[in-house]
Amino acid sequence: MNKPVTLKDIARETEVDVSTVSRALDPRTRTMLTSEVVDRVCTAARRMGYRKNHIARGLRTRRSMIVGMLLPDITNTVFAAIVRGAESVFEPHGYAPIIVNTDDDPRREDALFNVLLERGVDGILDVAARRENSRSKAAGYADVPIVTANREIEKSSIPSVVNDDAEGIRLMVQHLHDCGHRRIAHVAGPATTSTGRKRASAFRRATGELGLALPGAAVAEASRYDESEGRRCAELLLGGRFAFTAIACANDRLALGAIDALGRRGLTCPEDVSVTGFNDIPFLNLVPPGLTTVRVQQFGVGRLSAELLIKMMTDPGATVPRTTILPVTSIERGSVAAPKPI
Amino acid sequence: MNKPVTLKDIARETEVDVSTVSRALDPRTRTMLTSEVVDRVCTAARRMGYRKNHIARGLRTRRSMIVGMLLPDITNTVFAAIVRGAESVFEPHGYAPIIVNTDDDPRREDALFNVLLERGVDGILDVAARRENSRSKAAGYADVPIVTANREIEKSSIPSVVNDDAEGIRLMVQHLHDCGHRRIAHVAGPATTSTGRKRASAFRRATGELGLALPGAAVAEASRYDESEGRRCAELLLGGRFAFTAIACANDRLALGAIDALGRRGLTCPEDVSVTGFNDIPFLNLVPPGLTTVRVQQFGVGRLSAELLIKMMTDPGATVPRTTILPVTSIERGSVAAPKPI
DNA sequence: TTGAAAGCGCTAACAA
DNA sequence: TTGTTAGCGCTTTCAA
Repeated sequence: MNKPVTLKDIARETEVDVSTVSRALDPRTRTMLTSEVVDRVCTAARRMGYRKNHIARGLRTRRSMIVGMLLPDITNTVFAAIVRGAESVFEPHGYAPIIVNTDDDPRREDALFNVLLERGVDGILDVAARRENSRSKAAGYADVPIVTANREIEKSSIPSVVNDDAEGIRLMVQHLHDCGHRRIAHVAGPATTSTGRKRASAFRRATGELGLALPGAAVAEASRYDESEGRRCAELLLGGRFAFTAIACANDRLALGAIDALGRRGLTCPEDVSVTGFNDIPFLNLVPPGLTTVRVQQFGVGRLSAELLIKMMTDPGATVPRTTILPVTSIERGSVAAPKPI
Repeated sequence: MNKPVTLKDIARETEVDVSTVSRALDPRTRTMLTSEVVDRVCTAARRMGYRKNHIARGLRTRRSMIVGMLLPDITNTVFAAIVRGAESVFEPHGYAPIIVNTDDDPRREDALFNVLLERGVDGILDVAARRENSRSKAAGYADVPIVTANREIEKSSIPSVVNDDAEGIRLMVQHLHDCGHRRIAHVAGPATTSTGRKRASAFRRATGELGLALPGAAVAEASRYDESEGRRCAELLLGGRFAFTAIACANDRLALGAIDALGRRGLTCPEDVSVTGFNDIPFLNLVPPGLTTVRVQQFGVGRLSAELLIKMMTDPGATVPRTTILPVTSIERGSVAAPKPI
């Protein structure tokens, strides 16, 4: 391990003061120096293999140029896309992201949030927000700017960038209605997340506006956004008192699970039951019968939330929108058909 | 923004020296203090909401406790799984990962590698290695420990943790042979990656050992591991002089693309042509006809490579294995059948 | 067992 | 335009 070259080394070599070296190397302060000196210093720096030390700079400037990203699970492509979107703006601004996975476990979330603060992150992009804010996050908001992406925290002033959950569900319900469905069930997402609750209430509103019946047995709530929960909820609905011809699911993975459960009962989608999803995850188009779903702009959510966060980090007084809602579109594939004639 | 509590604040409060506070707060040096003092300091620290400052500590100890992870693309679940595996060992050891995406672009890789070094990372987990090492990485290896995961760098002493690429391909070729195939084509991965080259040469060896014909027209090389390249290569093979009954692909996405290209030609898999993949990515089981593939331990690759890196970071003199190869298994689904009788 | 003092590499206010 | 000086918050000798 060669020990790194420091400003002091360059100063000794070029026979100027370290502060002059520091100025020469910073494009913003470089202008106040003779171009001759700037030249000499930069040349020496390059020749000696100088690399700026972010740690030392951070201690002095009180800015680490590191942002924390709280994710439920990077393995989930929905969140990975948000990461790329955020990265596309962080990187050119010189910010590097530290990514941590909460697995939607409040305890992990709390612990990891503190880890990020100890790391001295300049801001936090929270993609793992739960509706109820964690105590430390509420407290930490005084210490560091936070923006939530994809989901939002209720009863807090933390800005969020989300997809139009309500409109997405409305599109699906409307589409099912257009195809002739009148008895539509809902597999809801976890009520601990804003997406789960928003989509469930949008479902109630949309069906209500269309004058459809909506008994309690028409909704089953998943505790996680995954296939096994989709399966469990679909079975619950199938065993219940509500005779439905379609299921609008709160996301694609729940829908995939639901279709599987249908199959195990000898029912096929869309012939016996129509199913819709949410998100339009990759490869979905290849899985029969082709899930009709809502396409969201995950990359855009990442990009916009990162831009917002940067604004908050660089200008503490800036006013930023409390909520930014991105438009969604409907993707029609093969999982929706007219209901079976009785 | 409340300004953070420092050791100095606690020292003033508890009327001891900052060095004593530092000792009291560190479990390793705590023992040399009176338990009364330790108590007093810890209580005060908790009460005042003290949070250790990693940046300041890092400057002093010359360890950032940050590791860099170079990935081709976090959006790809194969790599996301490696991240989770690595995280599962980094986190308990107190390391936080900075993740950057190279998109397999050598220029980005080089630039991002330097970004990581400037950040003062204690080590680098390189999941985006190309066969030919980049100049700066070769140089940087003197400054910081590096381990490659999933892929390896040729002609370098950088340790790697990889899957058994050769055995995986052998399993697929053997399986195709067992089903009666004698004319097998190969869609190879990019020769810039060790996986692409390893799998291609394993294909040549395996077919050779079985005494199968292998003209040049039996192999098409993809420039990226994605569906469109799989499609392009399959079309190339279909238009070539080699009449094959099966295609062994270097990974699942190439295979998916190949199956699609087959379909566009009016050929079906497996009736007309059998196809195999590599990796066993999520949701693959849901895509008809069910890709027969090689299951690899991506989480394990992440875990083991992280363990290796930690060993190198904490004990510079430690001898670590140059190459660690993880076993693979064969997953048989519906994409392989007996060849059509002529 | 504790304190005093130095310094990690850098930036920035102040002086010249 | 450049140098001087003083830290940022922490760890770690060395001394007591």
